[in-house]
Amino acid sequence: MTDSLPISAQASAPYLAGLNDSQRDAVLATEGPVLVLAGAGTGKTRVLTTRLAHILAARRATPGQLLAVTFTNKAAREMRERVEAIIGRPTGSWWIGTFHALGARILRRHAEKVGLKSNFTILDADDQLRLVKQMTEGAGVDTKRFPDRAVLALIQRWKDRGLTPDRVTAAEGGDDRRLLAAYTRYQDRLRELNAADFGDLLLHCLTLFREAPEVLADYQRGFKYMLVDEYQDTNVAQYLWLRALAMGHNNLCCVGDDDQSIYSWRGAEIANILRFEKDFPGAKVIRLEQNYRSTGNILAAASGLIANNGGRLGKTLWSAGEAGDKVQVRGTWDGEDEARCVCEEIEALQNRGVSAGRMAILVRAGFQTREFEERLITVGVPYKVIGGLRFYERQEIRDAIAYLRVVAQPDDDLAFERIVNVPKRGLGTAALRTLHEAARAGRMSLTQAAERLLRTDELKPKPRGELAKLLEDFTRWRAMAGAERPADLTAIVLDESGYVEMWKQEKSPDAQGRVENLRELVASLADFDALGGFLEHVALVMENDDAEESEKVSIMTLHGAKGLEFDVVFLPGWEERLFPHQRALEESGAAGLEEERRLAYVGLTRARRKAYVSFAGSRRVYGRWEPAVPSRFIDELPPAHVEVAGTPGVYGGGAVREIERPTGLFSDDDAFAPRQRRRQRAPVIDADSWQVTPPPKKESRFAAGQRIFHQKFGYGRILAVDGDKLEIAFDKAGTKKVMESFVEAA
DNA sequence: ATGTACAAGATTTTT
DNA sequence: TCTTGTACAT
Repeated sequence: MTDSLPISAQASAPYLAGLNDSQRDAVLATEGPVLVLAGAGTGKTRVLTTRLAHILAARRATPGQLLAVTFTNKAAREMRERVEAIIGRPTGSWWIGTFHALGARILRRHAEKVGLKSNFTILDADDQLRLVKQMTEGAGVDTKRFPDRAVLALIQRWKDRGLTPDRVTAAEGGDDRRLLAAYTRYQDRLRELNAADFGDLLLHCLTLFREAPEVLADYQRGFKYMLVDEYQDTNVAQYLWLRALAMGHNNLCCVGDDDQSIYSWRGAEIANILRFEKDFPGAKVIRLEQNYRSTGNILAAASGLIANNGGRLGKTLWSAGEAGDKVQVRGTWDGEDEARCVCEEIEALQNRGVSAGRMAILVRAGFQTREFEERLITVGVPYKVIGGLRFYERQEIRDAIAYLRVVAQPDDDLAFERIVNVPKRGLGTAALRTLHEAARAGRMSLTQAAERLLRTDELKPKPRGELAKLLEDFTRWRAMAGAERPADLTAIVLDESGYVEMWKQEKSPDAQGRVENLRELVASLADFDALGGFLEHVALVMENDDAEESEKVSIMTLHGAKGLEFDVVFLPGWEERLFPHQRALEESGAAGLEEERRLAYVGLTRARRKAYVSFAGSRRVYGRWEPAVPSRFIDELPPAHVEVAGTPGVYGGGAVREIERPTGLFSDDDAFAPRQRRRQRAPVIDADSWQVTPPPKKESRFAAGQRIFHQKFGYGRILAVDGDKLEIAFDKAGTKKVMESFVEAA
């Protein structure tokens, strides 16, 4: 196979089998810029991986000449695996990865050109916030009007737009001198700490490309082909980064769907995809419009909804499959009632053989998961919340990592500060202040300042002794770092520092879990030979440990659901103010509404066979009962593809738009709470096409009176046993009915 | 240095 | 409602 291989011969390659014409075009259009406008469920990722494999199989480029960019590590991993499967050999260290991971890689090679050392630390969100706090204090920022979080958000926004402090214009918010000063100081401080935040991984690259043209030219020559997934989610910095790199060979292939751009709030620029053809003259635009995922009614409902948005590139999705069931819309009394309805439907589907792993509940905001969790626990349906606190974001894990960071880099002040008094060593605010003052006066790190302070009597005897001991510990651990493997070293550090002991002594219900998490951390370190490599992994790769059993109902936010698909999708909470979210409307007006609508579109198009939309008549918002109004998005669903659940007549047999909005008050019980009739409605499902897995029956291993422990509710005593359901009086959470599988003996 | 009491604020989130 | 943070007392 050579470059001169005729297209027809290439097209007969086995990995192209099963692609439709436009997919094949997208794979084979190998020279010049390509934009693949791919709708939901059209197999865009498949196209991208096949294209990557094709370029390699046809020997148009060697592995090192390819750059494939994704947004998440998960996507990168999947792409890597699929390409390996196609070409039948491992990809090794090819350049397949996230923007940030690839940016970090380039930056490490040339760190000194932007004022960093190549072993710079990558900060997490918590470190960033603490740093901003220090900066705003000095700069005299009005913290009432601009809380630290807001300042950090602003700094991140500047970074997302590729703006270093000297490039922030008045129009970008740089007219506030104090905020700009805070940003400048923040960046200076990062350099002092030899640290970079996530934004810097790209921002410093841009500076590097600008100030060292020879470096840029090198990479431009190197990357013969570049591929980008989810292009609609790129921010300005990422766009500039890509454009700079692609300038050499001009073989940039971007895949994206303007209708699925849902990240503008974190800097994504939908304009990037809209003006691709202007940016890359002569670009070939290929549309993928055949949807392979959803049944006809779901696709039509989603398409009808998104048609309400202006400024689209416009695609007409179609499906060759069956029409399937209509999208079900249901009004419920309140949030609890809604959760009950959804869970009943889940149970009904399970009884018809739909396994839990094929169903998902997609919510607008994180707090909505609670009601569903509680209900699912009560009825005993296994579930998993995806995207809550990730493993490496948990407090105990971050503390442990802070210890490791100080071992690896004595001058990592942020990490040192985090653990200096954890567990409590009597080194509180006063001692820390003294340390800070000494560090500032001597222009040195906290560790260095601490060493110097120990030789004076500025600290009282007790804190002085503790500090001396801590420093000795670190010196000893550092000496071990060469000989011990990272996993063993970590176990030693966690033990000798008293950190594990601290959690063992703690009485709260989750303390036990935290100790286990620490153990898990040590286990996960087994794969690493060097501490530095692990710390980079933690900062950048943060794998979501969702490898656990898949036979669970997934609960996640709509944002978290992008790129996934399920047979059955529940979309609760379609109410004005919640969805579209009031904040989105207040902050971004019409544009915000359109993004919310895209979010609704993403939600609906996750469903292969069944989609259930629901809303509640009233909902508790921060403890207050607030009347809720059905979302305007419900009105926008085309009636022909929607089926209204509940009492016929109330909704006029499917005319959802007859619901008056906004009303505000719901005096008529019946209108929103078809409670009594709910059970009579059997879901209409083509049973043949579902895999049948009969629900297992269980016998209880518990007896009344027994003490137990529950992951979520803590300790309690069993009052009654009913099959596999237990009634338990919890010490803290009150009396609840839970499934025994969630409970262990205390 | 640590504990208590009360006010304020409470999306979406990857890296 | 519930969590988090800050002011003040111990």
